[in-house]
Amino acid sequence: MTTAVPAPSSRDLPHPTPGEIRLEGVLHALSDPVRLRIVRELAAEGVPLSCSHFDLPVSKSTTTHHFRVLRESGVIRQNYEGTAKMNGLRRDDLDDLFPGMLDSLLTAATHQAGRHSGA
Amino acid sequence: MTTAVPAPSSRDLPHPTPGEIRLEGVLHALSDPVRLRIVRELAAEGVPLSCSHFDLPVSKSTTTHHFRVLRESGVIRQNYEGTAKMNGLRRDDLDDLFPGMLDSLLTAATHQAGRHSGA
DNA sequence: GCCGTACTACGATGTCTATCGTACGACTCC
DNA sequence: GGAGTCGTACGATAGACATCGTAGTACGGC
Repeated sequence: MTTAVPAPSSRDLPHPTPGEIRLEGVLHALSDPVRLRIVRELAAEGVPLSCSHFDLPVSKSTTTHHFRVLRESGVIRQNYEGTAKMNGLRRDDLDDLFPGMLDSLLTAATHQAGRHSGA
Repeated sequence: MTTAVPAPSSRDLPHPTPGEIRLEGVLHALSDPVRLRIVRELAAEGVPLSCSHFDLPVSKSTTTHHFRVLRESGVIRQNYEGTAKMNGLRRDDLDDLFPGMLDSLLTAATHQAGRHSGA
């Protein structure tokens, strides 16, 4: 009756349901360069990545903070896997809520990155 | 007796060039509910609107602030026309910089508004 | 059991920002 | 010119946020 859930790890993290995801929150989450970079990398890899995979120009505490903002805004899904915390883009949820938006944003980010580095 | 020609008012406003528009700035500008609402209304009307056209739940000073944020981030273009200050979406610039993004965002906003009011 | 790794929680801090009210400048109309 | 309308500038304020360091917790390997 109750949970036959294969809980590989007892630590659970709160995520917003699709209905709770707010566009403003998503945009705010993505308006920070560090977080935008995380999302771009996540999208580029296509698979969940551990926090430590990223080489960010901020401290560990700040990294935790940014990942939390992304999770609480509904952009990423986090779950523990041993000592590592895996981060995956909530692509399906976002695509369902805001069709095409994520791709447009990622394209825009890539486009802008090209403008600035490629000259 | 006013000049038939659109006399260029002496008051000029600084706008970022397309090259200066940053995606993060645009997203940040759009992450505020009041500003998102302004942009949606602007997009819906399709033509420049005066500041006073909007009935926003904030004071006049705050309204000015929000319009300035939108202008400085490159989302809207402002120019005086007599005592009125007209605000127009920089659709062409944004579409050129970030193809499809603005429409995706507007669609997303509409979609979300539907979710919340319609249910 | 112990230690190292991965990440978090907490507290502090400086900056940014959304908000307001009031005083002022620009323009139009009479 | 005077009055009214539209919007700005300035100063103040409270809350949010990005950042850090340190101490602590959970897990895996030895």
